[in-house]
Amino acid sequence: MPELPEVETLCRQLQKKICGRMILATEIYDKKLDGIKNIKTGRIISVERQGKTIIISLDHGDSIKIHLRMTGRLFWQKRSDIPPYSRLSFSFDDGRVFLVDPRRFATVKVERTKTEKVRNDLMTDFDEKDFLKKRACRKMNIKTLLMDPKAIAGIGNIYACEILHRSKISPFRQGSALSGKEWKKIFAAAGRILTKGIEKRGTSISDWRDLYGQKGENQRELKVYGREGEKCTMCGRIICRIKQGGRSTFYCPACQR
DNA sequence: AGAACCGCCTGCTTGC
DNA sequence: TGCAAGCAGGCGGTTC
Repeated sequence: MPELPEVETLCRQLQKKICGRMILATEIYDKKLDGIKNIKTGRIISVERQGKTIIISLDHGDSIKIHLRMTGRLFWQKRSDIPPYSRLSFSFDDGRVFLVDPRRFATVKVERTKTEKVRNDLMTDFDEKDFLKKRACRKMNIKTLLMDPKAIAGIGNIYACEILHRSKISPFRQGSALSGKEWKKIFAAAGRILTKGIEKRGTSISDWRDLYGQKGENQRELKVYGREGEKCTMCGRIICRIKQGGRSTFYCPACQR
């Protein structure tokens, strides 16, 4: 599933491919997305990422906000045929960008471009003081807290598990019970893991592919996610899988305290 | 206010 | 082999 590094990978590819160019037409193949059929054609002036949302800003002042959720993908294609599970396409003079999404969770919104800052994206703009004051004090377990998109944008299940393993912090700990030192460890681990994820062009553990259908390489870097029953690379104990808030958490019960 | 739970979706895996 | 049930989960919304 696309998380911050995957969306960043797509964003960089989109910047190269479509920034500065005209969207000639928009086609909608899924009734669920009919709400945006009044989208105006225009020239793309920027492609940015905010958390897991891709923001495509047009010269007439509207922005297209795409969230891929679970199985959404963006796919560049020169040919005119429509790939399976296509929900939407943007046409350019030499090809099209398709939103492909088997599960239909992806969302697309059109809004007037805003410049306000949210400041909850770890890799671009993060207000650490504000986070520690308003979010870190919650009683929610740290794993679920890391995945709260209002607290921190862009971290999903895979990277939350990896960050906690690298920080050696148990996923059961409450946010409010962590020391300042432990939070520092989490921020440092998050920075390294997300940077590595971007360098490796995302984690292709299930069906993630980039704009050109290429797999990422970061699945080889994963230490706990998807490794239930395998030995921990740090201590050799067996990695466990449990459920938190309805989602799988993978962790090492020996390393993570 | 915050924590917990629900609904949206459908391809894939598992069990009989 | 074939079919039904169960599972996967980001996140906005609802409920308590």
